[in-house]
Amino acid sequence: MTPEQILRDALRDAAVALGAPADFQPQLERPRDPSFGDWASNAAMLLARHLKRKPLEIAQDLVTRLDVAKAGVSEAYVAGAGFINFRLAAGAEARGLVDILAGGSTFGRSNEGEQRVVNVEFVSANPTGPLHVGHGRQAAIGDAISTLLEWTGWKVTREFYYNDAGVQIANLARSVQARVRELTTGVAEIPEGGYHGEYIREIARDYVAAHPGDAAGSDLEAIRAFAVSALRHEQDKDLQAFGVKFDVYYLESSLYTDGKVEETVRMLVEGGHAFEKDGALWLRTTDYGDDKDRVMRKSDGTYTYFLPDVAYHLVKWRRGFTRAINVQGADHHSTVTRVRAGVQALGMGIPQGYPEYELHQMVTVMRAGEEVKISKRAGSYVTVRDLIDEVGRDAVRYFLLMRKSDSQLVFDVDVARAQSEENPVYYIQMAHARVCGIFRVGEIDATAITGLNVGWGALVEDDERELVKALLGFPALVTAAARTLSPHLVASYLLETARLVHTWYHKHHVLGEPEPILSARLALARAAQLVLANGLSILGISAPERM
RNA sequence: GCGCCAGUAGCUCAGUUGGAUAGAGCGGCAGCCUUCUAAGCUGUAGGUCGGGGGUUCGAUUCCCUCCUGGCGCGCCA
Repeated sequence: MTPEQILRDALRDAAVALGAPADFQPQLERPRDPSFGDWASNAAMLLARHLKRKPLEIAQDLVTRLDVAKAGVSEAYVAGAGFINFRLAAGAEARGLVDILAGGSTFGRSNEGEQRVVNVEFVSANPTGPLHVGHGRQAAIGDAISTLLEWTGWKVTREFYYNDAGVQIANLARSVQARVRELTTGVAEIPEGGYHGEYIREIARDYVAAHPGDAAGSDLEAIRAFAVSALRHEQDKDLQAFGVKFDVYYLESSLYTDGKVEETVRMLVEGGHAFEKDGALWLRTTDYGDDKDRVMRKSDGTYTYFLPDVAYHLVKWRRGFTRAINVQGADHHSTVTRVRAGVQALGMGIPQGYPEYELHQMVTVMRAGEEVKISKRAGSYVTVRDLIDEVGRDAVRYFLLMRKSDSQLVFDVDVARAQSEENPVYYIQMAHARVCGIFRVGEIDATAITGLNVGWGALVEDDERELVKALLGFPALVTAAARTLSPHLVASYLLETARLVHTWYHKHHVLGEPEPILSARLALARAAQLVLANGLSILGISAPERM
């Protein structure tokens, strides 16, 4: 048992003896300020109301009844409004480092998901242009969430949904067609709602080169297929440069060719949730909390985007994904209610919160002190590729992950580039590299360190005890981040842990120290190396051994 | 007008079921390299946690209200 578990049990027993409910669960936390001890509990405050006594008195009674010698407690005392603080003897917690050393690259993993399956859909950009920085945020978040779920025992399928059907694709095809004709006529008539980017011109040139018989651009279907293929290829290259891999690419068009859309309509109509009005077919989404009903088949016979979305999630469910997470931009938040409504209306007993949505706020790109307007149609935006080329994959990943999804993100390209030597990701990587340097210079095989014969009591410095606590907290951090789908917690944790590593490294030497300090510090260095590398890998960031 | 998200140091942002003296990076100031990487460390300055109410032993955290910003409110996606 860890000291934490022993303390919790002892607190519960003492509290029950004082009259607390038998199911009382005392909470232990790491005090922000190390001067408040290694562990602290607010149990007395929580019991104050139930016992109708002052927190301070209860705390005092609890302390006198506690049997915590087993946990290595050197001191237990009451402080503040009724906190009980525990200070542990040197080495009492450091003993736990053997778990890190034994766990190695798997330390921090758990099996909370019990190998259940989950589908994580992200990026899902229309193949109408290169991936911009907003897609980059989705890629970074989606990939990190997927990894977090894998670390906590879920079987994850990373999925990319291609909206390769519908109005936007038609606009794309006609835009390319216009550029093809421009090559011979010199006049470009970009259609209403069309795309103006320079890449459209390039696709047009490539199309003509590949289809010399259609210099007039009369075969719109061929142009469409060519353009979609070209852009998918470009997006694949962007994702490859970013280091993101998908297990499944699902094509919206297949929902039509496989009859899934028709089947979905049939199910909704038969379920009695659809009605005709103004020549269109509507779904009564107000039955499921929407503020107005939604059209699913327009009066011209085509479908609105949301019907294939419902069909898609029907397919996801049937594929066995009892859990599905969609990572999308906040500009899609109106779809949440209606897609869920559609899924509910299918009457298949799919849970109400299906699918889950992880919406992230918008990314603003600053360049030269001015906001870069992101507009694919106007052809002005910053692509994922641009950012990777300018500041590197690791820095882009970290910057896009360091903020919680709910925060708007300002990505200042100039700052990211100019400060690339002093930004957080390098700080974290440097901490890892410095620790690696110890083993390299000392010519020590770090992988052979087990900690089994280490005298942990040698780790007496405050700096190393703080580091030990942080490292041991990694598994709980991973679990919390996975539960709340919050990769930014990992980013914050790594920054704080790197700070502790740098401080410790700077103040206390390892090589050349006498035993038992040498062995204990080598074990601590190895543990730090493993935790930093594991945390970085969750975010998809490399952990270089030297910089 | 309605809905969702946010407002914390000069800037960009963390803050884990409500906890003790609210933190980090960058920027500012003052220091530290014959010792495992100075891409580092130490110290210091900088805050009415948007304003105002409420809930309680205790509120940056929960509730109400107002202000400001972003996003959405389509037979677009």
